[in-house]
Amino acid sequence: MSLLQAKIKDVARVAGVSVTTVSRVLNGEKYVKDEMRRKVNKAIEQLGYAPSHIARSLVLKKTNLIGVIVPDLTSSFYSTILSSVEEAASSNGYNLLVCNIIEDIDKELKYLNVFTEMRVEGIIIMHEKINEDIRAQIHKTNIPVVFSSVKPMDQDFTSIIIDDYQAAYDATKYLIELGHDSIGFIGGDLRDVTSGQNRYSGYRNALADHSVKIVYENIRFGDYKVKSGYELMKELLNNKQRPGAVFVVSDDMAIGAMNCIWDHGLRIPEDISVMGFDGSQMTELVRPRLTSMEQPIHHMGKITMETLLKQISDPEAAKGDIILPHELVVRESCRKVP
Amino acid sequence: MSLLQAKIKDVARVAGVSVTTVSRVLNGEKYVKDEMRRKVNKAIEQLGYAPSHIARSLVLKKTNLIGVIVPDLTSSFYSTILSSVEEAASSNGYNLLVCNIIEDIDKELKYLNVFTEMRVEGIIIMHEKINEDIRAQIHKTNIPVVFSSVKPMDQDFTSIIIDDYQAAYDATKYLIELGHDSIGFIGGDLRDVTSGQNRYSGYRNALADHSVKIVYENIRFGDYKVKSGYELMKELLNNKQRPGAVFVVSDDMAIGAMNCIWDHGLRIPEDISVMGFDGSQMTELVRPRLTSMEQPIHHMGKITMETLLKQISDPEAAKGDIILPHELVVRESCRKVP
DNA sequence: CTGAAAGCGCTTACAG
DNA sequence: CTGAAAGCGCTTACAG
Repeated sequence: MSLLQAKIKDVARVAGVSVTTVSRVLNGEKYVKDEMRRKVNKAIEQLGYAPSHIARSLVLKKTNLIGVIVPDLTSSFYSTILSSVEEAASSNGYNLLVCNIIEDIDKELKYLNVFTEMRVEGIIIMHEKINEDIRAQIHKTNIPVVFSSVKPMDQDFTSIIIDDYQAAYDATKYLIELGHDSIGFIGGDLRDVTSGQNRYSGYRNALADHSVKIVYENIRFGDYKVKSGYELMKELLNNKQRPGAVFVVSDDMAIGAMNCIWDHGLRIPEDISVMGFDGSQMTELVRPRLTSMEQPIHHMGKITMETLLKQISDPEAAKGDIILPHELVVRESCRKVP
Repeated sequence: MSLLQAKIKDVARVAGVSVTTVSRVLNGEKYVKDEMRRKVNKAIEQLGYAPSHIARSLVLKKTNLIGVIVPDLTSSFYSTILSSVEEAASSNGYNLLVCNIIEDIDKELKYLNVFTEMRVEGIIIMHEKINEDIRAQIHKTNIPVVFSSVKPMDQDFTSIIIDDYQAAYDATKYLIELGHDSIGFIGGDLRDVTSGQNRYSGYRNALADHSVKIVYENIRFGDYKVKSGYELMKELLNNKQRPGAVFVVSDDMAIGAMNCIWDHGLRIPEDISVMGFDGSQMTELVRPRLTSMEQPIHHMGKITMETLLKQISDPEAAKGDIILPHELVVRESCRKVP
């Protein structure tokens, strides 16, 4: 309970041994006489000594730190992945330094720099809007980086993702099989490869392969958030020929769309079917429950962490992407056309 | 782009100056000749040098690290506070070490220990289920601790909270003024002082002060999560005399309750009015929108961080709690009784 | 304005 | 089995 933290030297003095010996019992080495060990442990207890991770990191050149860059902590999608990352980190003896960047490139650059100064052993990034500065910064530091749930346009980075093209294709196909012939689309940012381009291609090709006419008037692109889903759905509702179903590329946007439909006095799925994407916890909380093409988000963080740890321990490890399975979870928001 | 990180010595060698000088330009000291400064900066650039925060921490005895213990990262309530904490930390040059403890005392104890080994300068905790071990551990380390949104039963800790008693009182009073005379209650854990006991007392006293009969049959206690709100609401619906309104002590539980009501074919607010608590983003996402007694959660993290920083810079700083204002936000889930 | 040297709190060959 | 000493990568009096 002293104001000054005890240090290893103090423990050595109190125990009447050398600091080398204290260090040995701290690190659980075998060749220490039981009596010494006892004396040391007593001194540790007595002084309330906790070894300095800082000093240890310096000599061991090992920080046990992982830097995580999250686009938006308040989003249930990212926080679910983060939670899974944290669990895997913790059980592997790693600690998380987390940074929340609300589309603030400068902050991201700053943090990437902090991460390298802190000598984090690895970095996890959860967004794909990587510009040249960021890319250069990442390549400059030699720290392993793994992207979770996204894939930026650069062959060098490894990503943990699903097959977004196929997932979008399957989701659209499901709506077609339900009998829908007018399927709107609320997509992501077309500058995003995975969540923007790939999902859009999947949607279009599914329509084409099943000879369903593509109506560009019923296609919009948003920013994955609730509000944009709401606004874009409003535009679709104002169209002359309103779609009978809409495939929305994130659950958050889908919920925005559902609310917009509700606020217009229409019913889901009777008037319009809504298909989401992601598998966020929100799918079960809204009414009707949201049918969604799900990513394994509870699993993704763990895989991400494990992949990163593999690269940390073996820099030569294969750097290919890991493609996780997607799954259509049918709930209540899509109806079969009679 | 070398595999080995450059160190200050390398920079000194390349620049042809002493490490002292390099250190000086790194720290922006004035008394360095411009030419030296230029040479040093050039060497830094050339080597891609990033100073080691580890080594620096060791000599400066300053880590710029804050440890944060979150009960559940996937909860929008906590992640909103965390997001606000992160912003305040970042803008003050601090970094966050975050730990997610899903009611796992051992993990919390472990992390508290990691935090002290890491020499974090302060700790933020967002739950009030502090047992003796945790309490002892906190008191043992001499690190400033601030509780956010909760107050454990211990005078020594400082908390950033609202007046939970008054907030619950006001919420209940609002329902009474709307004309309700049968108001159910879904509370928190009575072992929790703030969110359990205080809110319950506020509810009861508001009823008593306005001569509304308290019906124990319509009172339940849950764990703040969606599911428990759902299950407890189901019990209330099965009662002989169903309440006309229900005050639910967290928005998550309130949403569970709303879903239960919906699933039973009843309407909100026509059949039952629902009042939430917290001000989570969910309030705006459900239909009807949830009227809620709100905590300033977007602000709370910032205040928490600032209070903590104050205690870090001045250990003698006053340690009293900070009581933030609560606010009733009327939306659509409570109706006026005709 | 500049640099040699000591020290931050640990670990680890090396010698005994 | 144990300890003295060097070293991890920095900063900072101190001397010049």
